[in-house]
Parts: sequence; structure tokens; C-alpha cells
Amino acid sequence: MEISKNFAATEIEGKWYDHWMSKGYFHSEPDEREPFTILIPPPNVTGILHMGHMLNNTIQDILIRKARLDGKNACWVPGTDHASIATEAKVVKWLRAEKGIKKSDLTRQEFMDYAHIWKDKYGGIILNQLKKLGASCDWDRTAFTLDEVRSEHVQKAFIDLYEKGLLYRDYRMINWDPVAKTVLSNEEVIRKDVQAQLSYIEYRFADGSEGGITIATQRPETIMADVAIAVNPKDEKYKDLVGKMVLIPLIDKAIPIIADNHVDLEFGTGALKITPAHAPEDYAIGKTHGLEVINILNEDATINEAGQILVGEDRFVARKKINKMLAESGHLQKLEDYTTNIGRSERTDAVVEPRLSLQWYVNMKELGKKALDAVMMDEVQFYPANFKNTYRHWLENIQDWCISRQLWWGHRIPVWYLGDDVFVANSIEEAIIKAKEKTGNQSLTIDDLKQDDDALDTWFSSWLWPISVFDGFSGSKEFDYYYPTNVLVTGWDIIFLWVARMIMSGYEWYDQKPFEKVYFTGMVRDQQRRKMSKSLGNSPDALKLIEKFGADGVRFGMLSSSPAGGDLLFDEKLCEQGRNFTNKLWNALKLLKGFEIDKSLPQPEVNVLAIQWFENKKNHILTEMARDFEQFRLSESLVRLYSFIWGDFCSWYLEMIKPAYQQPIDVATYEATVEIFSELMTILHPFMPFLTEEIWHLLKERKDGEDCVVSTWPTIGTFDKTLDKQIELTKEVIGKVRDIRNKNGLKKREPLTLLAQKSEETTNLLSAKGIQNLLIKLGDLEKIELVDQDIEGTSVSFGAGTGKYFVPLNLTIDVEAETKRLEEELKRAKGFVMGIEKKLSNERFVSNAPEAVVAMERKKLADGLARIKNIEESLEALG
RNA sequence: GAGGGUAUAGCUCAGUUGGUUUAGAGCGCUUGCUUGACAGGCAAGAGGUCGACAGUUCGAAUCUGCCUAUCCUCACCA
Repeated sequence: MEISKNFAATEIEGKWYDHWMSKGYFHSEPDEREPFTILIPPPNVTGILHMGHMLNNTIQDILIRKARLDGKNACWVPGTDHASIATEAKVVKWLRAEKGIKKSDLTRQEFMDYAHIWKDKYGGIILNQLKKLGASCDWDRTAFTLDEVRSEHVQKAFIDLYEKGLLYRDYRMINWDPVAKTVLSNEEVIRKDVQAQLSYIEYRFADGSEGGITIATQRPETIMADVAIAVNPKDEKYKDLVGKMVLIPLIDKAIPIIADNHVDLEFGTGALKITPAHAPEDYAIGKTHGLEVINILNEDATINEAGQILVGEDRFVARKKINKMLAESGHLQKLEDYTTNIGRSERTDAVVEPRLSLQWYVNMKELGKKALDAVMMDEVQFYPANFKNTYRHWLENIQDWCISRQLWWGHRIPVWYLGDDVFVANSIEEAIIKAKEKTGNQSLTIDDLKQDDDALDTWFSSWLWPISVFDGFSGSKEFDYYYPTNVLVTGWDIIFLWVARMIMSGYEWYDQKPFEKVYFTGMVRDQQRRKMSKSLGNSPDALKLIEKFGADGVRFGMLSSSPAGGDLLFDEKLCEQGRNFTNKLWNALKLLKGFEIDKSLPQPEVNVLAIQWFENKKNHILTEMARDFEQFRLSESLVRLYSFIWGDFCSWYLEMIKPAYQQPIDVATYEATVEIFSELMTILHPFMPFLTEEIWHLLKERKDGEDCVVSTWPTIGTFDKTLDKQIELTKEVIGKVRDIRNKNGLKKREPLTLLAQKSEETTNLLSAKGIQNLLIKLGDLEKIELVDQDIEGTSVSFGAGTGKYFVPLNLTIDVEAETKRLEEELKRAKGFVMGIEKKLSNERFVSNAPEAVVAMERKKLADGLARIKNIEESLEALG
């Protein structure tokens, strides 16, 4: 069979993905096997694949493919969420641009119809992109937070919480997004320090007497909503002013000076303007003093009629203008630079406005308690575990969750109002029945009830994901079988928004965790450690990367440097390394397939040894990998496997068994190598699925249904340390011989003689089966001899293990350089021995340390002394 | 203001309950290779007083304390 020069990733990826799909390998049904379940953190339905998704989904795919190879019933459920705010904004924009329709001209139903059209057209792209990455999801189970089953769950959850008294409606100061025109939960507000200015404004006495009081504010545009000026009652300088009236500049409205303990004497001038409608603390102060609330901002944060001046201006434009006006009227005393913390909407980036409104809340005190315990007691395990601290900190200071949103794209709140009466129900018909019962008025009709206009927070559907994807509220057998799931793989940035709330919902409805383990991935950052983002434009195009390096190469790149929880500094070079690895394996395949097989040939000793050694080492690697997987150290596992395949398999094993040029190979070795290679492909498969499937099939004829993706993870045999050490020593000797060639400008193929000074170690080594032939083959030697003593004259000596070796050369030796080299070696060896002697001469070490440790130190000492002796002899021989 | 993380080679990071020949990998760097699978490669090599100080211990990169640097999370001070 002719094998192409390079691994053609693109063609092969499509071919195998289709094959896997047609065989239904990714589909799972409950059966008697142990399930292994992962739920995808649903990406935004309108989103496209970015680096974070690639990392996150590569990890999930590795875990799921490994579980499949382990013989478990692997089920990875994909899906998307409807991303209320982001999607509604996109739909509104699309309607305006392409259809010339304003949202306000549409009924709710019309808008929803358009939104669904839009979603069907542009949504779900990301799921197809995941296929390119190789994600082995059970696509038959694809769920969407706004589909029928998931919507039923949302409604049931809402009603159930209401009936339990865990859900309520309240009038409070909330976070308002003036672009999306909706309330946001605290978690959806991103706070950052920014440079701002404090305006120092003088409010003059209303009675016309000289002077006034000066306040410092960051928001001068809100002065029209002021209802008082507050000072601290302990503040000597303002003591006499309390009770006096002052005039709001520009609008000349009289407001009182009041005293309140909450005012900080040190900040600004020590006088605080009270604007209850536009600042949370002011609202609180206003309430205790029974002050009026004057709202001067519209929904879109422009000034309204109540403001009297600057009506219709945006708040930031108004801020600039009013500063100017105040300066002109002589009220502005100064502007001062100042750093403050402002919140922006996570989705629209608009500066969030405090606003008073009536919203629905979930009581978190109750729900949070069990969720906190579950993680603290390790019922749900966090990887890395230190996220437990963050989690606890949040849950211990948790505030109630505002779940209503002033949007249409989402689950409409199942609440109907009749005057002041509230009816929470599954449908309007049910609500009517409840209303009739409550009021005793049997003549009520649908038209008498008004449904709540708001929709629910997207996270209110996401938090039910582990339940709803299996139709849990209907008591499905899927739910019984797959729940709780095994592991959740997600970024730590949504630990509160999502992870914590899923744990809450799991315990609330089933008194059971939603997942055993949570693996928090790191954030993908660029070379300057900046988070990758659209606005910075520092995020590479995911699909282009796949085109350039192949999905396997990109998967390798994403993973090879991403410890859990830490950051990943993305560099294309990592993907390049992955692509190079696929190339290396491809060439190894080409080499093997290029061998001519001679069935009459006996198996050489060297090959027997090579196979034995490689199988042995494989057991060691598998043991380590098992531990890696248990602890989600996937990056380490891949690196380990990478160096095993590249270093041990390609550089050593294949060289060991490689026949001489144009010579055939014996059949036993060939077949053993095909098996070894196949096994390596199975082991590598979770990380690089496409390449491994391709090679697996090219290695030998496979029957229908025999595919790498559904092959069996090898069982782990015993590891013989002695055998491994012996080969390592042989490799060391070969390396030293090669070094001698390098340093003396000898050709690689120039035959050399190797002499080993007789010792227990050298005798053992050279008498072991196959070792001498191995040395000859890979060291390009013509003969090997054991000698009794030092060789005088033109030979170079070296140490390996504790042994001493010589290579006679027909060259004059550079005595000076050689002496220098040996002296340095001697220095090092002496330092080594000194350290150990110090340890061993310590009475307390010998009596306290475990025997094995002391014995090891004695061995190290003996070996060290032997090495010193060797070096000293060589120095002597040099003269 | 509260809490947390990190500090190991030029860079990015491993180092698994303290002891395995006086610290490992990848990239980068140096030297040599038109070797018959592979230059997306082969072979060899240089490079680190494990942030500072103090302590616990027979023994510390690993545990404790303090300091320094740096990153992050939470928090209504105008």
C-alpha cells in the first residue's frame, strides 16, 4: 500500500467523523453498563467557536472518548442556551437593518416568531463547529434551553419554588442595563476601576444668606433628583447647618440639610447629596428620613421631564453639559480626578444604572446552604480544589437572585395578575380557576387577567440543565440512569452564574448532586496575558487554526499547556508542535509499512529485547496515565504520552528493530510492532482522534465495526524496573559514543570499537541477552570487549552508570581539553559524594531515616566513589 | 476594605503524602548532520544558589511564619 507523503488532515477528518456518525458510536442509550456522562456547558445559540470553547470541549471529548475506550456507556449531551439579552439585541438589530421593523411595532408573538426564524438561520453554528474539532457528542440528544421540554422544566421550577415560598416579588434598587432595557442580576454586572472626576458643587442657602454647602459628586447630572444634603451628625463644621434649606443649583429647588450616620466625614467635603432614585445608599438614607423619590432618568438613561433641564439628553452628555453650566453659574468649585468602580453589563457593556423597580427574586439563603455543604464536604469535588474557597466566600455572602428580565426572547414568567392578586400557574386556564377560587367571582374571563410581561433570566433555565436534558421532571428512565453526571468541565468565570446554581437545583429537587466532579479550565489568554476577546481582536479564528494545523494538532496545542484552573497563554506554536507530532507518527507508519517482510527470517535477539523493553515501559506509562486521568492532569498525560511515542517508540524502538538498509524484517517483529503501534493509537485516541483512527486502519485490515474509537484501552501489566534500567544504561552508553563522534568530527557510520572496563555492572550489562547487539547496532560499533585495565594512548574514556568505557581512536587526543573535561566531572562527582557523606555521618540521619533511604544513600555513595576512581584513573592515564 | 492564587532554565510550565544518583519538559539557543520514515527532521550540548529571610526536620523546591513581587475574586462609600 502506498502511503501519502504527508498526513492530509482535512480530508481524513471529514471522512472519519462521518464514519463514526454513521455507525452511531456517539449515541448512548441506558443499558446495564456503567454510565459516564458529561453535559456540555451550553454555549450561546448565536455564538461561534472561540478559543475558550476549543479548550473546554477538547477536554470533555478526551474524557468521553477515554470512557468509551474503557468500556463505559459514554454519553456527552450537547446543546445551546438562548442567551436572552445577547440574542434579543441581535434580533432587534437584524429586524431594523434587514426588515426595517422596530421592536415596538411588533406584538410579543410576532417578535418571537421572527426571533425563531433568526435563530434557525444563524443559530447553532457552533454545534457544527464542534464537530470539526472532533467532539463526540450524542447529537440525537441535542437540547436547547428554549425548546419545549426545557421550557416545561423552567415553568415547573418557577411554580414549585413559588409554592414553597422560595420565590417572591419585590420593589428594590436593581442593576439596570439601559441598552438592553432590562434588569440584571449582580453576577451579570462586571465591575472595573475607571478614571472619573468628582465635581465639587456649591448649594447656596435658600434664605438668601451668604454661602452654602459644597458637596462632591461623580454624577452631577443627577442633582435635579436631589432631595436633601446629608452630613454626619458628628461633623463639627456642619453642625449648625442641619435643618437649613439649600437650593439645588440651576433649578433652584429648595432641599433640607439633614444629619445621618452613614455619611463619611473624610470623603470629599463630608457633605453628601441625597438622590434616592439613583443610588442605593441614598435610597436607604432617604427611606429612613421619609424623603421623596424623584426619578429623572428614562429606561434608556436619558433625562426625563422630571429633570426640568437637559431633558432628552443622554446621562453622559448631560454630565459634560451640566458641569459647564455649573461652572458658568459659579456653582462648580473644582473638578478632581478620582478612581471609582463602575459596573457594566456583561452582555451589552453598557454602564449599569441603579434603578428602582419591581422584580422577581429567588431566596438564596435556603438553596445556598445545601449547595455550600455539598462542596465543602467534597460530595461535589472541585478540581483544582482551591476554588472551594471562592465558592464558599460567595455562598456565605449570597444575595437573592433577581430572575425577571424585561425581555421577550426567553421563558415568559408564568404569573397572571388580577388587580393586586397574583396567580402563578401553568397556563392562563389554570390561572383563571385559581382566580375564581380566590375571588369567588365565577364570571372572570381570560381578558380579566394580565400575564406578567417579563421573561426569566437565561440562567434560570441553565441551572436546570442537568435535570432538564434528561427530562427529569417527567421521571424519565434516562434521568435515573445518567443522573448524577460524572464531571462538569467549565471555566471558573461562571462558577457563580452557573455551577453553584446547578448544585442548588440538584439538591432542591432531588436532594442529589448534579455531578460528581467539576473541572475548572483555565482562561485562554494571549502572549501578553490578556484575556482573549472580540473587542481586543486578539483571538485567532478557531476554524482557520483547524485548517492550518488539523483538528488533532489544535487539540494537542490547546491541551499541552493547560493545567486545570491556570491560564493558558495561547501560542500558535503549540498547535504547530501538535501538527509536527501527527507528521512524526505518519512517518513512523510510512517506515513500518515500507518494510519488506521475510517469513523465513528468524527473529533477531535485539528485536526480542526491544519488544520486551517497550511493552514493559508501556505498562509504566499506562500506570502513570491512569493516575493522571484520575486527577484530571490531562496536559501532563498528553506530554507523557508524547515523549513516550516520539522518544521511546520512534527514536529508540523503531531504530532498534529497523532492518539494515534494503534488508527485510522478520514476520514476528513486524506483527508485534503492528500490535504495539495499534495500542499506541488507542491510547492516543482521546487526544488525537482523527490521526489515530486513520493510522489504526492503515496498520492492518480491520473488520466492519472494528474502529479505533471503539477499541479497548489496554490492560496494564507489570513493570520490571531492572529491565528498564538496563536499557536506560545502554541508551546512555550509546549516547556517549555518539557524543565522541560529534566531538571528534567522526562520521556517523564510521565503525568504532567499544571497550568496557570489567566491573559487576559492565559484566552484567554486556552478558544480558541482546544488549551487545543493541550497542553495536545503534552505536555503529564493530566490536565490544571487556578489558581488565585502562587503555593507554589514543583512546577516549567516558563513564556511564558506574562503569567506565573506552573508545580507541586513531587521532591525537587534545590532552588539555580532555583533562579539563575530566576535572570538571571529578569536581561534580566529589561534590555529590561529599553531600552524601555528610548525610551518612550524621548519627541522627542513620538512626532516624527509614532503612531503605539509608541503604539508598549508601548505594549512592558507593556508586559515587566508583565514579571518582574511574575519573582519577583516566586523568592519571592522560599524564 | 475582605479573601484567594502564583513566584523553579531566556520564555511557558511540570515536579503527585518531604528522601530514587546534588532539579525535569516543550519552545528558544549552541554545535554537527543533503543518514535510506521524517529539515514539520536526526544526534549531541549549554543553561537553574527552586523570589528573600527565619523556622520545623536526620533530611525542604516540597511543611510553617514573616517579607517582597505579581495576578485574580468578592464588596453600595458619594
